[in-house]
Amino acid sequence: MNKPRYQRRKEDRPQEITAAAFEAFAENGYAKTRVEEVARRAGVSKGLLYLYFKTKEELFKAVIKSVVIRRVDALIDNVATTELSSEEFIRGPLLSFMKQVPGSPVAVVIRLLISEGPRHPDLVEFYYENVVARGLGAITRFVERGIERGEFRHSAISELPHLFLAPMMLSVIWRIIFTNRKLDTDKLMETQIDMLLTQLKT
Amino acid sequence: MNKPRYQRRKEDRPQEITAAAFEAFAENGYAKTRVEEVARRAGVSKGLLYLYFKTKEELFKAVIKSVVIRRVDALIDNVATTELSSEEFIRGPLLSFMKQVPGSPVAVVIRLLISEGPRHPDLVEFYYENVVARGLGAITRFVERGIERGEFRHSAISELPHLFLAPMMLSVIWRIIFTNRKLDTDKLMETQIDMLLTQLKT
Amino acid sequence: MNKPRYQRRKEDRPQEITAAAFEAFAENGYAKTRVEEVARRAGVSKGLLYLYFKTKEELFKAVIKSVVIRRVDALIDNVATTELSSEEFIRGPLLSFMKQVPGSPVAVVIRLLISEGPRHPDLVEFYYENVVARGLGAITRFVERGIERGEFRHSAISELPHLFLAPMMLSVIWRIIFTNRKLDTDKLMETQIDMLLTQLKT
Amino acid sequence: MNKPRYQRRKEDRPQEITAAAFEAFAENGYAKTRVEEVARRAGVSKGLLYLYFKTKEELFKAVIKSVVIRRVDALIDNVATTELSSEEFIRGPLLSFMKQVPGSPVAVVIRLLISEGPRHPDLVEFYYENVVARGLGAITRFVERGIERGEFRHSAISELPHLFLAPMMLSVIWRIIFTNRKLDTDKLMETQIDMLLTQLKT
DNA sequence: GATGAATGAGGATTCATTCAT
DNA sequence: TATGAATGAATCCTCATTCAT
Repeated sequence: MNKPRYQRRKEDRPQEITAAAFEAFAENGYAKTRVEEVARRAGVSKGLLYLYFKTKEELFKAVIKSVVIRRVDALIDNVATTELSSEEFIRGPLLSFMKQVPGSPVAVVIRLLISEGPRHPDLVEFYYENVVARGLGAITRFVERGIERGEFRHSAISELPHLFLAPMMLSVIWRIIFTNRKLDTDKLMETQIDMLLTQLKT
Repeated sequence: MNKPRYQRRKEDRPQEITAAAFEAFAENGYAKTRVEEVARRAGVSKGLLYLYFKTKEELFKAVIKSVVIRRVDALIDNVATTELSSEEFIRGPLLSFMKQVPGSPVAVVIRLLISEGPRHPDLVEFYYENVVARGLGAITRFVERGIERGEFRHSAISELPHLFLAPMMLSVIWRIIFTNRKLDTDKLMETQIDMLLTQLKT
Repeated sequence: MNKPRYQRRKEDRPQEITAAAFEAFAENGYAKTRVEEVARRAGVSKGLLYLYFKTKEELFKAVIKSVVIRRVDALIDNVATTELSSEEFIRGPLLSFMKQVPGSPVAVVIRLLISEGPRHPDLVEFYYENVVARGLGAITRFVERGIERGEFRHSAISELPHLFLAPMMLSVIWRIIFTNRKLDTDKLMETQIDMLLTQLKT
Repeated sequence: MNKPRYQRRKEDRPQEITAAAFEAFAENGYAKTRVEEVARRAGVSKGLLYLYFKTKEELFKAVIKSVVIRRVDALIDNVATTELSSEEFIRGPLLSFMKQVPGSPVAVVIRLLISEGPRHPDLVEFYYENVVARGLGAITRFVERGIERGEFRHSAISELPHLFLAPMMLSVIWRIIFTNRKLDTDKLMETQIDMLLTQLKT
């Protein structure tokens, strides 16, 4: 009578588990999350979880990687293929992307990397290569393209793409720590972009 | 010849223990630090540590507060009494202060708050009131003073003191996570300050 | 050849553990019994014990309740259904029951309640409701039935069923404290019963 | 201005400490009482306490002995020298003594002996010799004297002086365990005495 | 493949006892 | 003497990981 719960396919399992683990880690952090809790959220047994992930740490790494991989490619592709002018791209897709970061899984990953990164150099390396380097590279290339096209002039900024991301970073941290203190993170990022573009164009 | 098994130094113990705990937490984070390890570093027994701090959590809070309390007052006092012009102050003492933050205990505190803050609202509140609110307030007042004096014009920036701190924040996080990736954090902050002052003065 | 490292016996474990705990508590009392010792006696690991009982105190309560529940019902049922005269019942089943109490688990429970009861009001309440109140009630009803049937006359005794139990109680305490001092506890109880029946019948 | 606290004399110290320990043990039992708590109640330092009592156990034994020694002699002396008839003595001084036991330090001692006795055979022996044997002996001698004087007849009771004490014992236990359940312990003891005397005189 | 019962090393905390002052 | 800071063995409890079923 009670129809059997939808029979998940084997190949979905790892993703379901990392998704459950992501939620749990997001709520409680790595140390305070019990493997049993992850299994429960994923609707599988502890034993099965260990069939896919040898240790809690391996699960942790898989979580970070899965979030990272899913998120970054879209933006990067965008950069390469867009037909927008540099300013249009920066004010449009880039700004939009940054605005949603503080409320996205990326913010959680940042929190986890800050807590656990020092003990996982390989994970940090992975994150750097796949997210940070590519993100900074994309911004750099965009600025350079703007210069080549005569949209922007040379300036110290073109070698400090980090400045585009700094308010986003502050917003992420703010949201993590001060969950109940208001901060207009959108305004913050918009103002920074305005300022950077003013500098680049003057 | 026969050195005593221990010394009675009631006055100094709490500081010695929080100092040792700070080091240990800085290296390994809260969860991975064993109370015994803290005691060892402080050169005392586990039992003595529990004489001064009822639990590991209370020790943690004491560590955070002791770092915070010792650090902030200097800058804040400076703000109130300086005779420098707004620009001079910002380019001088404020910038200097910010430059040393990523390598200072404050960076460690930030890391710990990101990891453990969500489970310690009172600590977050304490940090907000004593550091963040005062720091942002000081910057705001400085900008306003500059406006009153005719040094600066009105701009969106005067309501977003966070923009002064954003590169510092990014630098802190960068150092925590990417210990072995170079980043010229001084340049980053200088450039941001340049940009902000340009905007404020134009 | 290679015997399994352990057996899965979910059904039996709780009983085995409470039985082992009963033995350990009987020998050493609550405070002096280590959880590890209970686990050892039960042939399980500490961890498993904590799977079934959240804390040592909960285990303690379970032990008390398990002993109590198993023991009392038999006598009480007997009271309700017996066809013996009041005197026959008192001299027969009731006396037999009382005689075996000092050497039974009930004596251990009494010892544990005396030691730990003051810190476990709920346990005391449970014991009162399930053992003491029912036991006293049964005796009272028996005496009243004797009066109704004309076997007994009215007397102060009919409102003090405790007098039937007093020598049993003294015997229990005697055995707990003076393990190596002889006392003819059977004779003690028989004599008391004789005396009470003489009074009731005269 | 604040006059120095009355300067206790050295010779009073041990008694003050055992008195404080008695209170603490009475409230919390042996295991749950901290030595520091005893010292605090006695108004001395832990160090000083250890000057008088080598260990917590030795303190415990001293407490038991001090209570016992102070209490028993009065009654025993009374027995030897009284000019009352046997019945008068039993209904008078003996009954009065028994009535106050459940609310007296002796009840506490009984509780402590039940909890800790099994691990302190010497203490049990001391208690048996000084209290139980003498108490039972006194009752026995009184009954025998009654028989010699023709007040009482021979009966099984004369060899079971415990029957005089059984309701007192039950009352003690009742008060320890069921602190908030009423029981007319006086009536209980009076009725038992009535019953015993009736048997002895008939 | 799945499950979750079972393990046991690890870590926080307590408290009787010692001993420098 | 007198103090109470300091010690460290003892013990409860947790949780990642294993493995019988």
